[in-house]
Amino acid sequence: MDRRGDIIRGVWRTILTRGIAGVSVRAVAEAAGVSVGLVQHYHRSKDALIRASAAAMIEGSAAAYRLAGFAPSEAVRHLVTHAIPTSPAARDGVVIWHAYLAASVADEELAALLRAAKSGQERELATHLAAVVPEDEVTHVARSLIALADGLAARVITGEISGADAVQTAEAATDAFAGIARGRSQAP
Amino acid sequence: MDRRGDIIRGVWRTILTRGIAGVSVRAVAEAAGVSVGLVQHYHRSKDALIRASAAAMIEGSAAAYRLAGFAPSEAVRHLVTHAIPTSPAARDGVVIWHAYLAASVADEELAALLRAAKSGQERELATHLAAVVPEDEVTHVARSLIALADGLAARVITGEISGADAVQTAEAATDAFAGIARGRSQAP
DNA sequence: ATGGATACAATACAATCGTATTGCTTGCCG
DNA sequence: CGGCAAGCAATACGATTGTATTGTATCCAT
Repeated sequence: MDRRGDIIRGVWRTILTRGIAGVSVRAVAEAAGVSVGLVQHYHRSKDALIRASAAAMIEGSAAAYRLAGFAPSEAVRHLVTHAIPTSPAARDGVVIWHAYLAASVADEELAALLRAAKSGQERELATHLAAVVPEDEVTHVARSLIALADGLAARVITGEISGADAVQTAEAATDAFAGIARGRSQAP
Repeated sequence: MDRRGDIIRGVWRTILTRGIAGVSVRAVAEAAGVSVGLVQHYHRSKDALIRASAAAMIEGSAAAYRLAGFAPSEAVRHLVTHAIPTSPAARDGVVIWHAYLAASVADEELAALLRAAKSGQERELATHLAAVVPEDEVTHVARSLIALADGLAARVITGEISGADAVQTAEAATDAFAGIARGRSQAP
């Protein structure tokens, strides 16, 4: 009986069905199958509840990444394409992330959480990129690739392009940047 | 006395100060300096109000772009970097855009609006890119550049990186893609 | 066993929500 | 001049909101 987790998952489900504006303590309680009182027991306010759910999501995907134990080359690929949803289930994560982003304009504490998560992701990518890109370009390339993936992900969730298309674009870009870095040695 | 416009701007101001979840008919009316009744007079429901404000924003930036009348080379630069806020005022536009994106999960009609706007932007960039990129890569490069800019913009609004840094990254990427397309003729 | 913490539910409350209704003013068309 | 449409404000409605309060179980340490 992981009520704490149920509540967090309730927040996510509510975001997905009613949008961030539709998240209320009652809606979350119902989605989680618990009472309003219990939600309050674990989270002192609605804002705190949302922040906790964001923190849980960030921690969850960091843990999944560590668990996977990627080889260096796979790590780069994973870090770039991971943000892009190729299945309905993965789509959810991106939708939820954008909900937090929108909510962060009215919650500086939440904004700080998201900031830290993204720059952590960028640093992680940069360390793996160091093997294949000159040192003075690493930060720059890492930032570009993460941004590209995020931008593509945003268009996938609106249904504008497919996840597969987005991944293909992202992988081509990854090769392109790596190619440039290796002195354009990959011309056909 | 442009009350219609006042109301739309009221929506935007409310999004910026209270987030998309804080947008209520009353809050918008107050921000616009009009009565609740007048907001209802022009917009049959809150959802319709939000959609109208999104449509106004999309139309507004399209009109501004047409008015500017860029030369082809400037157009590419503008279309890529425009989404990236370099001033507090420009930041607002990106924040508002993300608010709409978050709201679109619970409003399919709004989602369609955003979809159409983004793919229009991509098509416009593609036509200007045709002069400098091989035909079979145009769509792909346009998509990558727009996605890159959007991803960078998202990180600017969280305060993680500066607008200037983001623009620099975006311009470097633009050159890189153009460079690749020209057969890597730009090596140092 | 007993006492205090923790887990959980129920309910009460004022505030705010979206929307419907009504009415007053203004301007234009006949 | 009269009438009708549009612009605009006020208010009333029940529903929903966030949160405080209060209660009862359940537990583990003393």
